[in-house]
Amino acid sequence: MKDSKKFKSYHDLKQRVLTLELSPGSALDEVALSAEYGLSRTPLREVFHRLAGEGYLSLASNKGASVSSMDLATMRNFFQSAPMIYAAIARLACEQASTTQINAVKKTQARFHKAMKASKAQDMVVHNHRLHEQLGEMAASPYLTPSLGRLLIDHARMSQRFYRVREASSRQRIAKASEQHEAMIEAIEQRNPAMCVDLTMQHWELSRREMDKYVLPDPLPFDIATDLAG
Amino acid sequence: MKDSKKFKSYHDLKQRVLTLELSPGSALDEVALSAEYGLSRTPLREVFHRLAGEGYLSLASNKGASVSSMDLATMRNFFQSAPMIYAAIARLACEQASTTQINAVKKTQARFHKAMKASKAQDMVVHNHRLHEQLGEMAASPYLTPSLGRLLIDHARMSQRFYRVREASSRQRIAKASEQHEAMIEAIEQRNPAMCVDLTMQHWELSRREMDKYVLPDPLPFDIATDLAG
DNA sequence: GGAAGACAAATTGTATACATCTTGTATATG
DNA sequence: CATATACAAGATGTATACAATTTGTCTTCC
Repeated sequence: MKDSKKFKSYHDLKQRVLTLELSPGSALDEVALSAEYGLSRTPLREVFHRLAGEGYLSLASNKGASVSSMDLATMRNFFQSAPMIYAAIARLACEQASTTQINAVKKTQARFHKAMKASKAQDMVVHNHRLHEQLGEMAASPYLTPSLGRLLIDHARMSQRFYRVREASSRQRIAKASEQHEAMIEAIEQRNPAMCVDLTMQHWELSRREMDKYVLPDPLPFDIATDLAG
Repeated sequence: MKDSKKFKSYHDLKQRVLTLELSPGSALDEVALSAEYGLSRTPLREVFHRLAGEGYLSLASNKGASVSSMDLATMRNFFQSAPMIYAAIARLACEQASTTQINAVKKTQARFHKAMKASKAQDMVVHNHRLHEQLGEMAASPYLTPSLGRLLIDHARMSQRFYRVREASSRQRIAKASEQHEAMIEAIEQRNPAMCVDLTMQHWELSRREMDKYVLPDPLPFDIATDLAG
């Protein structure tokens, strides 16, 4: 498509949020970013509004855009809501997935596996996120995908807070997750909703066990921290 | 707030979509609407993007904004997803509602009741929608409210397709719904999640029984209909 | 008569200039 | 010295002009 610039900025901002390159709560500079992407503020602001609608950014009147924050209150809701939505999506995906979609998700899983082998943390995050987004697309439910989207954003961001390439336990857990992805895809191909939901819950548990040990609110802004120290 | 114009256009467009004044699938005219609301295309387009993010509108590249459509495929998903989300929201609302929020929802229920007594169909739609939105706010889950929002949009639009002021059965059903609202609010005040979920499911069933008889895809555009007739 | 192509009108997308609002800082004042 | 106020710098919001794309219509040619 000819939107390349607008479209590119949209995707790039998404990735920056997911990979924590833009940290939760931080403000976005319209002028700087529009210069960086080579377009004017007008279309960039439209991208901001779109990303805000999808939960990546927050907009405040006369204060511009900032990256959606992750505080303790929302984390609680995350652990309450995620299993329900993930399970529902898994069931629907099983019932409705087309062969085209199944092939697409296989490609993403291959990319994820490759990133894992290469220990490329950022690529792993992006491809894992995309894979689960694709499962959402299979479910084809305009009523559930918005919530899934919100969950996946924070899931991606949280998972990076404790992943360490050097630790064997982290690497082992990712390898297990990759196997689960493949089993889930197979369950979808076989149209076995019960199995797909079961695998999804196992996948969730694997992730949850690590996360709930580490959940922390956003760190204090740097200037406050130095004030306290000084 | 000083945003009156932008804010007003945002809310007015929402209402027009919910009340079917803007029919599903129809295109929105940027210049006409910006003239009507007394602002330029730039901020109006930002409103479009925001409303698209919340599911009221759809945006297509180089084709502008149109009202979100309601086709048969999405209707199926609606009936699959609604009970799960509504129940989850009810439970969370019960656990987390503040007294301020409870008072606010009581006011909305009073307005709904008044609209019912006056047989003002449009006001009923708007206040019923707002009431359920407020239950969503009580649940305070950024992960579930986006899906709830989608469901409420189509629920509001569908409910108007078969409501008839003159029919006693319709009036009776609404009266019952109003009683259920009050019972739900009481259950929330008493912090009784089990009862609140139960009432919510009854409320859903009351609505569903009528809806699934009537569900139809969007009617053909008028010009096609006349072409066929001529 | 019908299909293909070219042109014109209308609509959408983008850039720039201007207006408004926020915020930090400096100065005055108690 | 602390607080309040005024002003200036920076950032956000809006309007308008212009560019690009789509769409409808008219002509031309088979």
